[in-house]
This record gives sequence, C-alpha cells and structure tokens, in this order.
Amino acid sequence: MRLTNAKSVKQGIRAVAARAGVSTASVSRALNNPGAVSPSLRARIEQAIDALGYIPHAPARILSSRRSRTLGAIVPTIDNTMFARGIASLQQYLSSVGYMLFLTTSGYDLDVELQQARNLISRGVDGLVLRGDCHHDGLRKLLADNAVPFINVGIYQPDRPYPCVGTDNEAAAHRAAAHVIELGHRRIGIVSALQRNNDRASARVAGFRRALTENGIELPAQWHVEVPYTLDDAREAARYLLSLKDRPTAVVCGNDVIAYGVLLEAERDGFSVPRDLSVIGFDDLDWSRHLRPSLTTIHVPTGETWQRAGEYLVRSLAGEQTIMHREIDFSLVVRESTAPPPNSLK
Amino acid sequence: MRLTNAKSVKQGIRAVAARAGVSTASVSRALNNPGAVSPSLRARIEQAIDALGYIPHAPARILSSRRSRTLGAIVPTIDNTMFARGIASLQQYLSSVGYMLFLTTSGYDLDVELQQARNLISRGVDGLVLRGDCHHDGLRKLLADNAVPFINVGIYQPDRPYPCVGTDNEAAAHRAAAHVIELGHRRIGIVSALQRNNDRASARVAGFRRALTENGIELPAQWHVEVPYTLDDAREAARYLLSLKDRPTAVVCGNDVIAYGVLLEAERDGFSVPRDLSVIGFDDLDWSRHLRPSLTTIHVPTGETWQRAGEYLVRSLAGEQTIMHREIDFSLVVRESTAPPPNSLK
DNA sequence: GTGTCATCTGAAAACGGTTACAAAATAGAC
DNA sequence: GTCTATTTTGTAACCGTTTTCAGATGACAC
Repeated sequence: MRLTNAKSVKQGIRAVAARAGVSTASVSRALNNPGAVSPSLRARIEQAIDALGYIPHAPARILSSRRSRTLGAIVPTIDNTMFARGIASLQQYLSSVGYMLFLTTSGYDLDVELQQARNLISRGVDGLVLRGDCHHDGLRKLLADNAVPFINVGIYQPDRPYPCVGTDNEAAAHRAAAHVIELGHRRIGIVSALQRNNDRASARVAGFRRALTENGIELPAQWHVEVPYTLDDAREAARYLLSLKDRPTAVVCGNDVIAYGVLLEAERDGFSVPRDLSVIGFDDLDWSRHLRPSLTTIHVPTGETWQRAGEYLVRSLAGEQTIMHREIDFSLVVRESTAPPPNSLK
Repeated sequence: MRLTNAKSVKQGIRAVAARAGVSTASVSRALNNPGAVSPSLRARIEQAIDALGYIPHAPARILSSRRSRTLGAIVPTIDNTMFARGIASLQQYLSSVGYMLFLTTSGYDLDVELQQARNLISRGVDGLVLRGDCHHDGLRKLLADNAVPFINVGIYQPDRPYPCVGTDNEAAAHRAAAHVIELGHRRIGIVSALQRNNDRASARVAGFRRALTENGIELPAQWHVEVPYTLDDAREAARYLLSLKDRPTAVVCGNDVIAYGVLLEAERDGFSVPRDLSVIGFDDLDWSRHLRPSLTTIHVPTGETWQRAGEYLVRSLAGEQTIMHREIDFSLVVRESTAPPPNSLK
C-alpha cells in the first residue's frame, strides 16, 4: 500500500520543505543546526513546521545519522527503591540534555541481561548503563564487537579496564562493621543479600568479613545468613538468628530493607533495639530515619551515582575527555539502632 | 563518510543474504515470518546470521515497516512504589510478548507530559500508556492527529470515550471512609495527596467526602489537609491535625505513605493507635502489614492493572477485539490501625 | 565591472531494512 | 507428459531522514 502519486506529500520533511518552498536539506539543517541556515529561511521553515504540526521521525533520523541520542540501561529489577531512584535520576538528567532512556530489567539473570543488551543495541542505543561488573562473557564481546560505550554503575573498581562510577561497597561495609566493633561488639552476625550474580552484595559481605578478621573476631558459620530483598525473608532470618542459644549482640545487614526486617522481628520477639541487639543497615532509605528506633546505616548517594553515569556516557559520546573510574563517597549515619552491647554479654 | 564500494557489504541484511546465497527478501522473511521460507533456506540463513553475529537494525526496520513493537509510558514519577511496581509489571509483560517500553516521567506537569508524548511519538511508539485522564488538551489532539492508540491507567471511567483500566478510586475511597464510619467514628479527618493534576487523588477525596455526606457527617475545613507524597509532609500534617483542640478520632488517608506518616507522628505525640486514633490508608504497600500496628488499607492490584494496560494495547495493535473500560477490583484489608472510637469521644 | 571568497542552498545518494510484485519452482490432477 | 494451482524466491521500490558535493548567491576589494 505505497502511494506513488509523488505529486504532493502529506507529511514528513518533504511536506515541510514543499510548504516552505525550500529543499529537504534546508529543513533538516534548520532542525539540527539552526546556525547553518539564514534567518529568513529558518523563519519560513519554522512556520511551515508548526503549521503542519510536523514531528520528525526519529527512526529515520537514527538510520540516516547513525546516532540515536538514546541510552539503554539494564537493571536487575526496578522494584527496589535504590534502582528506582537511580533510574529516576538518570532519566531526569538524560531528558535534560535531550537524550532518552531505554530501560530493561534482567532479574539478576546474566543470560537475560545479555539478551537485553542485544535488544538494546539492535534498537540503536548510543551507550549502555549496566549495574555492576558481573556480566556474561558474551556481553563484553558484544559490546566490544559493536563498539558500544558503556559504564558499570554502583561499584568502584579503579583497577579494572572498564569505566565505572559508584561507592566502594567493600570499604563502606567495612566501615559499618567497624562501627559496631568500636561500640564493643564481638559477637556479630551478618544478614546479607543474595551474593549470586550480585557483586555489590558480595563486596559488602567481603567488607564485613574483613573488619571482623582484622579485629580478630570469628564468625560462626550459622551467624551469616543470605536472604532475598524482602521484609518477610529478612524477618525470617532474624527469627532464626535470635532463636540460636548462642546468638550475636549485633547484626550488620547488607541493605536497609534487611535491617528493617531484623528490627521488626527483634522487637516482635521481645528484644529491645539497641539495648539487646544492635542493628546496622546499608543504603539509607527514607524509612531509616523515620523508624523507631531509627536505623544506623551507610548513606549512599544513589541519585548522584546514576546521574554521573549518564554524564560519563553523554560526555564520552560528545568526544569530551572523561574520568573512567569515579568514586562516590558514602557516609556512616549513626542513629538509634546501634549501642554498646549489654554488659552481661560483652 | 559513506563507503560506496558496493562490491561487498560488511554487515547488515545484505551481508547475510550474500553469505547465505539468497536475497535480502528471504532473509527478512526468515526473520519475521519463518514459516514463509523453506526449511533448507531457513537453515542456511540462520547459519549465516550467527556466523556474522548479525543483529537487525531496529530503526531501519521501524522505518520500513511502520511498526516498532514499542510502547511508550508516561508516569508522573518513578520514585513512587506504586508506579515503580506498575512499570515493572508492564515492562515484564511487554518483554514477554516481544515488545519494548520507552519510559518517561512528567513530574505531574501537564506541559511536560505533552512534550514527552511528542517525543515518544517521534520515536515511533505504537501506543502510549498514560496515567489517569488528566491531560493537556494538546495531548488529546496530538494522539488523535497521529492516530496513536493509548490507554489511561489507574482509573476507571466507563462513561468516557477513552480506554482505561484501573480501580474505581472514588468507590474504593468511599469504602475506606465507610469502614471507619461503621466502626462508629463521626469525627473524621482527611489527609490526601495533592489533587492538582492528579485525578486519582481527587477521586479518592471525592469518595471520602461522599461517604461522610451520605452519613450526615460534617467535615470542618481544617480537618482536610493535602500533602506531597513524603513521610515528612505526612507527619507534619498529622502533627497539625493532632494539635487541634478539636481533633478527629479517625483519619482517612489518600495513600499508604501518608498513613505511615500519620501513624508515626501519632505514636510520637503519645497517641495510641487505634485506641486514641484510627488510621486507614490506601494502596496496601509492603510496609502496611509489617508496621506495628499494621495498617488497615485498601488493597489495589497495581501490577495487574498495568499489565492489563499493556495487554489492551498489544491486542488492539494486533487487531483483536478488546474491552475499552476494564475495572480492577479493590478490597478493604482490615488490620490493626482501625477500631471504634474511644467512648468519651463518641 | 570583474574576480575572489565565503556562505547558503539544493539535488541526490545513502542509511538498513520490508514488501509488492513478478518470476521460478514445485505439487497435483488429468 | 502437460497444464494449472500453489508455494517459494528474487528484484527493486520505498520508508523519512541526513549529508556530501556541487552550484548559486552575495559581499567585498580592486
């Protein structure tokens, strides 16, 4: 169903050109590089454009120019406050510089991530924002083969050859554990997120463990539990830890949601936080300062992190010089959920 | 920088065709409609495809076929659990049927929403998912002019000529208010979300008010407060309400976050919930059943709602018959935060 | 008035696919 | 084996832009 009556064109750049009495080249120039066209022409063209309600056709533009002004992002899930925030921030930034964002989710599955990347590349994205540096081997090859710029966000690994922006999770976790150690705790449990395919979770566990080791503290195997990112699972883990005859006086958590679960369950089981049990989180979500007791945690500036990731790619694409590894500072926020251990258990 | 040495093509469908010794048409067919090509050819083509690591170029495909298999969604913000969930669900569904999603945010600004819609249409989306039916006049015109299918999600308005899917917020809010009235409350305050450009919030307020009116209950002006979607603002509103010499015995809230704020602040100010004050929310977020006291609220199946929105568009695009107005059931979940009013204040 | 430059403008060839149409191959009926 | 109906394949036009290249225009100095 192609209309070959080439006489008049209903829409598109040709219609605009016809109405303004100029060539399509001029219209294109007026749109993409207004300075390259004389003011009089530009005015005529602009008038024609909004007389016709002309909307440029991005796919055609991409096809012809080989640039899409679109970035792709693959996150494990959007149903996680930290990612939702990061994406919101990234999206807002990109939109402010005239870029768009294709968002997809992988569900922590490396194969799916690879598939999504293929999908995004096929869509013509100019660059890719990835979560962490835990990827399918095929993904690296894919990115290299297609010369797609990318950045790993949420981690800081200055020694790797890939660009990244994020906080040093290992160091931050170390700081968290150090905090409860400084308070006098020696019986410390860990409730972490699932480490599989999640370098952020692993780095945090590594940081916790290093702090313990450095202080000559042993970690009984049953004091380290891994749980999915839900309040229910965290509560179950807490119930288990607190039911041990030999139980910790402090629990360091892989993220705030886990900490909330531990807090809630401890209270429910009749333990008073921080008197009977100290709890420390990681991320500093909104709830942390509203809870009662409020949660001591590690503050991570997610919004900034993701925005910087966007900046990195946009600048790189513009040919500017950019910093390959950018560290985002974390900070320990001490609130009410941590205190020295009870004397009897010191 | 165009390479005109038409002898051999490095990549693209023509390279695949050359390698497989067939025409580009056959390759295209093998890709889009495998049944239309003989098994032997298909095999040769598939082999050529992954020998070359060929990835189809979506923009070219869109340009040529006039279909993008992409939907656009415009939400006020992604930094809101309900929207994040909805989007996650929509995204997952679309991905399962081979569609992609362009996500943008409007920040509750109708002009921005219009702009984003223009953007998405320019990107070649096949359809649009919009939040509610509170849009810029220009948006309706834009959609009509460009014949873009769309659906309003999160509301139920069977009397309007536009497709929609969602719960009847007015009725649900009415149910919530009726619940506290049934418990014996006559002194009922409202803390709602900002109603400006938010038909969902308005509908809920309307439902609350209708329930009061129907039961001959008056609402003093100072007992209705509007607040942004944050715990802090909700707490401030609660502080204000509870500080009135003449204060309500129950507060109906426009959403769960607001209810959390009211709950937290009430407790902080020495009120016991539900003994001194009943609180009811709306949305049924995760926290609602974990809080202490747990929150009585209206359960809204967000995930299902957004998925149905996707289904509607995908089916319409496939030419199937579809239901224009679909209602998603809500339900009242009674938990611990509501109880009869104290005798002294009945 | 003429020549030189710089600046604007337009014609037309890509960009990488899809698809209408025609041609070729195959199958089935006699 | 011939003829027709059907299926498979190929040719080439087209989708709506950008961009190269060359030609037109205008400014300026002489």
